[in-house]
Amino acid sequence: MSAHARRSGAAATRAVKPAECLQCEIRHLALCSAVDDPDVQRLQALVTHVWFYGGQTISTEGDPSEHVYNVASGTLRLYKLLPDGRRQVTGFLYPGDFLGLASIGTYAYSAEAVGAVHLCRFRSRDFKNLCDELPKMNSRLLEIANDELAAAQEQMLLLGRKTAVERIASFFLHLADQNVKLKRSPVVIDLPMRRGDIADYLGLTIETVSRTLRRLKSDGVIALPESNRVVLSDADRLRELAEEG
Amino acid sequence: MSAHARRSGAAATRAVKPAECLQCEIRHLALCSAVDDPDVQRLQALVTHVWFYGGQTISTEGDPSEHVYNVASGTLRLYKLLPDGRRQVTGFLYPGDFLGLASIGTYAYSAEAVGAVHLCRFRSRDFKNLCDELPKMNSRLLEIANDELAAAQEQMLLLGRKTAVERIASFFLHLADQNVKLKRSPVVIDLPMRRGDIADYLGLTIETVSRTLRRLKSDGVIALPESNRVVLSDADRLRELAEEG
DNA sequence: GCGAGTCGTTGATTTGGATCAAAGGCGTCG
DNA sequence: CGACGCCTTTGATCCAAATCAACGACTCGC
Repeated sequence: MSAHARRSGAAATRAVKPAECLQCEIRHLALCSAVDDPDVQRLQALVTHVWFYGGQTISTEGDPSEHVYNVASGTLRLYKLLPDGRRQVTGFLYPGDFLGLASIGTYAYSAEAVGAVHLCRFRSRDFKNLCDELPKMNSRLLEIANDELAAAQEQMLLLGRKTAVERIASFFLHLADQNVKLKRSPVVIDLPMRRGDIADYLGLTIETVSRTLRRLKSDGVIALPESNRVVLSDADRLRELAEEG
Repeated sequence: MSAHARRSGAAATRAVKPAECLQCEIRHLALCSAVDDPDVQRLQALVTHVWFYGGQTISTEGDPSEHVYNVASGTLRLYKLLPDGRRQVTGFLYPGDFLGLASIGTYAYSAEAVGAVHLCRFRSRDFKNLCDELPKMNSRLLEIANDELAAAQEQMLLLGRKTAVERIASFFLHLADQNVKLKRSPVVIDLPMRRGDIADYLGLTIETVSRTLRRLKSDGVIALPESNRVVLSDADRLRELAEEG
């Protein structure tokens, strides 16, 4: 693809023949795990596969919500803005995650692709109708909402009461858990997002993130073989630093 | 009741003959608005009315969740603790609000009565069974979860990126909205919670809350006729200070 | 190869809110 | 009543993280 296309927000999607949902590798992680094979095929009938490049906007806070998505691959950042431009990243979505819980009305936050992402897209109305027919879908959605709520409360604790070191340590432990879920290494962690994303997620500045990483590195708690790869050399120490139960 | 009983955590509840659910004044605000009169009576068959005094614990983070509740009157604070005692109040519950969304497994946070409260209690299992029978209940729960999620994201923005004045201003506007919902004055606001609760909700200290109130007062934006009553003298200015869209 | 742009790091300085300290209200109870 | 305890306010000081300011590493297009 051209550099122009990469920057453009216009041609945001292109559809190609999807892999069958039944063979989907992350089905067990996603919403789709809620229903049996016949019903997955009903889902598949409604899906459009779309791809975005890094930096492209998937949805904007306040816009009417026309679609819901499953993340098939890549990472999304969700964020809210203040009128003067201050940004709070409210979360990152990884493969298997669902975007569009508050699917009635308007999006509560904006969503952007961190790097290249592949999404399974559904029209909100179709999706809603299907949910009404398949009660298991609704309970699964409730389950997802509850998980997100618990995560949000944990994040409030972090933002309201934790120090910079504790925030960074908690963040890495959270990423490690995420990696386990995706059957990746719990020790070597790729950071798809930029420093600014991490800062805006943890309620810090880029400089504080950078300095805190340096301290953790010089203390031998982590290693930074590349600027977007962390190795958790001493996970126990990291857990202590995160001040978690 | 004796002062002893007021302090004790032991005799936390007592049951008395409840008002009929069909006549409940806050039914339109609560979960119960989801179902028709016949089904409300099925709910009523499962309910136990319980009362708590200020400071009493309703549920504790990490404990198995045996009950879910509707707030009939009074205010609850929900909070999480760090091992060293730092506290983050993740939210307050007002009449009509539901406690126990993550009703499967363990409570994600602790809940305490701010003042005297009256709760409608259900056994989690009974409640779950009823939800499975009444699809409208499940969609209503999902709706509630979505609302809470949106509120949590708003709170993350506040905790991660707003200044002390902005936090206090946002908090008062939020209380004003709550008051409108409960058909109370949008201008004269009672604060059932202590300064410490407000501080732990907004990620500040008691002293900063107090000083910020003084500044808002001397700027003529609010009045404080009593220490737990605020009058929003200049709501427009308050909205500006809150930095909201 | 080279200038421009982006990102991350590092250093110097500032500052908003925390911490430390003390003194007023106000209700309770002996 | 008056002493005690609890909460809130206010003042003085401190500090963690923000801000301001360079600089180095990398990429991209020309």
